[in-house]
Amino acid sequence: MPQSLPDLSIRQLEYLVAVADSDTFALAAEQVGVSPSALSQGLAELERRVGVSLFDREGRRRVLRSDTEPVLDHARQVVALTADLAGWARRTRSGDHGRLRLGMIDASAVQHHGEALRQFRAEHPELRIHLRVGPSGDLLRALVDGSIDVAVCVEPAEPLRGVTTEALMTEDLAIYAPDGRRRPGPSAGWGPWVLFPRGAHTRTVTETALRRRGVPVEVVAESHQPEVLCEMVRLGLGWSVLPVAQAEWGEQALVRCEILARRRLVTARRSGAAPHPAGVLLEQALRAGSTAGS
Amino acid sequence: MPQSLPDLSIRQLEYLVAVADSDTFALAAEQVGVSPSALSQGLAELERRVGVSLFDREGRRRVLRSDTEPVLDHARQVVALTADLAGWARRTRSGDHGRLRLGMIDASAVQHHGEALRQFRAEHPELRIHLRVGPSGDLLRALVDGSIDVAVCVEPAEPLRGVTTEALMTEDLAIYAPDGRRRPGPSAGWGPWVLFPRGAHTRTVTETALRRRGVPVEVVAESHQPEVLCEMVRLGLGWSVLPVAQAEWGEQALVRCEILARRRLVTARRSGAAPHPAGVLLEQALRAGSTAGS
DNA sequence: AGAATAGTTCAGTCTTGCTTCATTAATTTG
DNA sequence: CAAATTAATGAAGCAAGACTGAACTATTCT
Repeated sequence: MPQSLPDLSIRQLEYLVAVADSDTFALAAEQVGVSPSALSQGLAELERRVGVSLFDREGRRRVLRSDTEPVLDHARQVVALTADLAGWARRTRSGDHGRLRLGMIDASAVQHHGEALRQFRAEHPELRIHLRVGPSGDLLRALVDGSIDVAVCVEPAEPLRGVTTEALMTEDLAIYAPDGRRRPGPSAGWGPWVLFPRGAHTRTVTETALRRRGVPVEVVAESHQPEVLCEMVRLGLGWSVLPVAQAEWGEQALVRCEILARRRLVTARRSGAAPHPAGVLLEQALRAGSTAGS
Repeated sequence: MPQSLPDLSIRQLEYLVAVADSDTFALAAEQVGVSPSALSQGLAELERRVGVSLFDREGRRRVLRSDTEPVLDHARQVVALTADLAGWARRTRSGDHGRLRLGMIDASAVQHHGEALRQFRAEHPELRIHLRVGPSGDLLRALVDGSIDVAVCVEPAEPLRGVTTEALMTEDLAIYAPDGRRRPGPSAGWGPWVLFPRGAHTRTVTETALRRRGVPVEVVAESHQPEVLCEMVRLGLGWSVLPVAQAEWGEQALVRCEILARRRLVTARRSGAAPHPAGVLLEQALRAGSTAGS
């Protein structure tokens, strides 16, 4: 095996192909967009590197020798491969292509970014999007273990190692009382509560806010599903704290008592990972299409 | 079509392959024989040119992203193709390969270079050699019209357009008398003559030399074949002037009277043509193996 | 012969790639 | 936990390479 390969450049191979396809060097030079001088020198360099002479003189012109087909074939092949690669890169860069594994919390997937997501899919039909909807904690775990590429979730209380986040939007969490009252009354009378499960990011935000107000937090039911929590409130099981976009969504919207707190939604990526091109585009789309926020 | 392709170099693609096949950049750098810094910068440049990020961070090391197979495949493919090309070039350069159409005058093919030619064939078994033996004039015509690549012939009286020659050897032409005498006697008594045909290069040399000595040149027989001329001398038909190597070759060698002149044998190529690699080697072999000369 | 054409060579400039040395950051060790 | 080690990157300097415009050579056209 020849230990070191000749360091041919795509440029030189393009020159060769151009010369093979053109009548004169000058035309070939124009075709590749350089001066005839550059073409001549480039081909001389190519010849030197391959180590085999490629041209015969014919009067004042130079013509490819008949026995250099192997070189010309090689040049055409490599140029074609490179064109393919360039196409792949362009598609990849534009996010039109490949696979994007996306994680979203339900509020994002449905209330806030459903429309933006639908539109993004329509604009990138060749992009295979795998959407996984779940609680923020699950999504972040999936992110760090590499099973999704980008996530939209509630901002973690403290920065998570291996994950970088970027603020996306802020949304209000409101108190909803079982009797549909508009004024919550003295906070001593609130509760009991129907909340997101222990460990859920929004549960943490909620509990912190309630405690700060001196409200005892007695929890009588838990669910990750806001619809379930809503229904429990309607059934009179207890009070709840929910994102307004979810609690007041659809036919059977709840009536809010009072804004209790806010939660921040962020986009999250693995720290080390190069940004997924389609992921970057999607984040932009989400920012542009966020329906609420502040 | 992407109008301008990224100007990737083989070097950069080798870097990528090396990195894919090594655990660390440092090992990969060693493998391709550059400093880690050069490798790092080269890969960064490659990334920039392709326009797609290729690596993820993993602690303090960088690893190829899973979705860059297309790039890696491209790199492997192009590197492999280039290795093939390098192999082809090496074979071509070494003359081990391809076709060489060779023209020789009979004295060269048989007396002077027969052995060298046999040996050259043995050393380059893959090289297809087409040998054409004929008078110098025929060979030179064949050379200019492209039907042979290189010729060994008598030096033309004046340089021939489109042909470049290089001296190979000089050989003596001697006078041979029909009665086998060693001393030619007064030149007025020489002849009549049995010579190469009009127009043959050696005929020209011979006639010029005889005329300079004031010898009348009466020709009674002609042939391109030296054996035929020898036989005519033996039969007493006339005197001849022949290359000593041919006249005194084999069983029935003639006895020379006197050296009359010399002729120069040359190797000849088309002026425009790039030197045929195998042809160059053969010329070297002939020079090394010339049995006579001065 | 003179003009036009194809290609090369040359000189100058700018870019690229490599090496060495220094630096950052993650990991291991005492 | 600080110090040492290791992986990779960054900066400065230098040599090689690539491009342009102009001068030049050789060939062809008129």
